[in-house]
Amino acid sequence: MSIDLEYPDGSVVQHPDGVTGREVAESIGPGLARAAVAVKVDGELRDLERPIGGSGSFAVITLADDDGLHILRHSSAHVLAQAVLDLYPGSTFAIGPAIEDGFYYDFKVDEPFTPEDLERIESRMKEIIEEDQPFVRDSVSVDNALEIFSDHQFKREIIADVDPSEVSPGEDVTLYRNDGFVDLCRGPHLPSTGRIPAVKLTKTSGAYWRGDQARDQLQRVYGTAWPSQKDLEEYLVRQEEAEKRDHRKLGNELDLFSFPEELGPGLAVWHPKGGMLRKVIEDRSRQMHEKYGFEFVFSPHLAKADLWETSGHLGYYAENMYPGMELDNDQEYRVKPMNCPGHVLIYKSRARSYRDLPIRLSELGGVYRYEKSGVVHGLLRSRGFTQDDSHTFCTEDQLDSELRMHLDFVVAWLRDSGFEEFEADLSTQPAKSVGEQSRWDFSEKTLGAVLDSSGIPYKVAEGEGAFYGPKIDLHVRDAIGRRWQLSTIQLDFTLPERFELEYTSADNTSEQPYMIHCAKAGSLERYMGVLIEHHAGAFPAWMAPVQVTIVPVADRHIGYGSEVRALLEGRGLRVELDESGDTVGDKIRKAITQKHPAVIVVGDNDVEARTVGLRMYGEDRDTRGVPLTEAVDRLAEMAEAPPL
RNA sequence: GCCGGGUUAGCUCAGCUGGCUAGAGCAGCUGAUUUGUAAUCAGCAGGUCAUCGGUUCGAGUCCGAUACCCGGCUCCA
Repeated sequence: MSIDLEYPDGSVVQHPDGVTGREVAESIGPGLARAAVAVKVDGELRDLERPIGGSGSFAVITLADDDGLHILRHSSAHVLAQAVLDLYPGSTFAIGPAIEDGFYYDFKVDEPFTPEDLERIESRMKEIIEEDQPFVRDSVSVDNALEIFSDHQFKREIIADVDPSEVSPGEDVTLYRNDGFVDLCRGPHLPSTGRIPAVKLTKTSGAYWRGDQARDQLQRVYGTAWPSQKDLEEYLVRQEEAEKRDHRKLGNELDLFSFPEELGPGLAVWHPKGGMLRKVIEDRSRQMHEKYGFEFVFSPHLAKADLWETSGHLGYYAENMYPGMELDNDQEYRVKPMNCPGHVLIYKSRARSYRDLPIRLSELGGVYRYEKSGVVHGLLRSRGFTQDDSHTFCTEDQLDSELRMHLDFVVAWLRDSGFEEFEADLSTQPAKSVGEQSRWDFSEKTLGAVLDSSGIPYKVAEGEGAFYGPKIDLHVRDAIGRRWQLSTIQLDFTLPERFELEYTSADNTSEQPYMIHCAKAGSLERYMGVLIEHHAGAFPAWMAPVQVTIVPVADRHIGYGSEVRALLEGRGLRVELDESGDTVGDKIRKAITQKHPAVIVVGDNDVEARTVGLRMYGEDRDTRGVPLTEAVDRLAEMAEAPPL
């Protein structure tokens, strides 16, 4: 008896039945066998020591593979649990998966972990790794497993929840043992604990059992694990990089905005530099909306509670709305969390004909949402923000072209801001939904077709749509690879129904329009937060609040500096002239620290020859003696926004 | 909302186990310096140690509450 294994290079090699992954790896080469942590047979990962079940595709997994990293981190989580159970008698453990860049494990302990605990646990983990304990796979019956984990309530709950139809007979529950430690686990694992090259615990936090607020609050320990100490260090450097980009830190350093305690959590004030950035973004938004055929409307920040009753917000969204205020004749008013009802009322302000459609209404609308106290996070999650919102009303026939236009628009918008990588989610009808089925079907089909022809990679998120309609969400990757959800294009079947929107068709019948919500940036404030992090505060010149700083070498050059400034301002540039008594080096340093795109230095030679010294952000050398007219042209070109 | 950590000058941070008038750098102000590409020198000023309450002979330091911030969880129709 023998089996045929197809290697990644396409060759097919015969092996005896019952051969293990390790034996196959050894047959290929001793180096590979040493690096191997698991094997993948027909897409299924298996421990190295397990016999390979049968013929099929075969690959050796090492720590260089994503699968290998996942196994490394999963095994690290086991060692973490082992260390905690060792050090804290009476503690019990819940779940501990591998996550991006690391792993975590949830525990129930008497006292929450302190930073010192973390050090203790990490030391114990290193001892376990030092001892190089083999991970041994085992499988037992459900009853047997319940017995083994008699002291561990969460494990028992997991076992009890296992769907018997999903496990093959005789392998009811798989376990992994190393030394005295045993955990419930599907595997696979590293051959032994000694195969963890670099591990570090990073933080602790609270977490609910099964993510349910009503259940036990557990202590979560996060860690990270890498194929080498060097990889770990690089990861830590990357973390530091990300910290340096933190928009809250840069917002303060570049004097863009602040969150004064007096205002209340999640409420920002924009300082002049941030205000200029906002103005640039808002102007751009309005130009783009105009280009794509949107009209501008305005709606108030307050409206009668009845309106929110009709729209359904008080039914579905009240938790996130500020409490009502009683005004004239006990009339209750609410602060708006969304712009849609206002725009709907504009649609309803007169009878509409099919000839009027599509109607595209847009507004940079300020909204207020009551975010729970623990979730506010700088500009990325605040309680007051501005949506670059639009609502489009159209006929069924127009839906395809409207959706195409909306998608083109958001992609152009994101590209102009400096994002290059996009991914989309197409979220479809959830289990509980409202609206006619035919509308759901038609809209989902249309959204899919629009995405297909856009060339944007996307995945279908089955059942992830809102109850009122399917949607496309657009994600971007930032400069350091993080994924942000920004734009959204959503169909809404409930508002036209609730507000009884209609138009008269060519056949003189009354029809309900399709309604498309679309936010390009989402929240402008959040968008600016993301931009700050993406560009690390060094904005593209067209966005930068200050585009050029002029540094006179000595006071006698201020006159010429003013002349240069006037020329640049005449070309629409935002310019600062540094008239302080600081040294040239200091003035340049200040401009660079503030990440201004260009610095101009003017001294005696320049006044004489009508030239300037030019230094661009990010370049550590300067060009002297650039003719003034040429410099002005170059800077004006630099500061040009992308073509509309 | 929940768990944990934090809050000392405008900013970044020292301040040991409770013990004289709470320190530094940067920023600010004043003066000198007039400088050619990432920090000129000197002086001055600046803090109810988040707030309120408690323990103590004595609290920045210990305890409690509140506010706000941070990391997660939950939430984000």
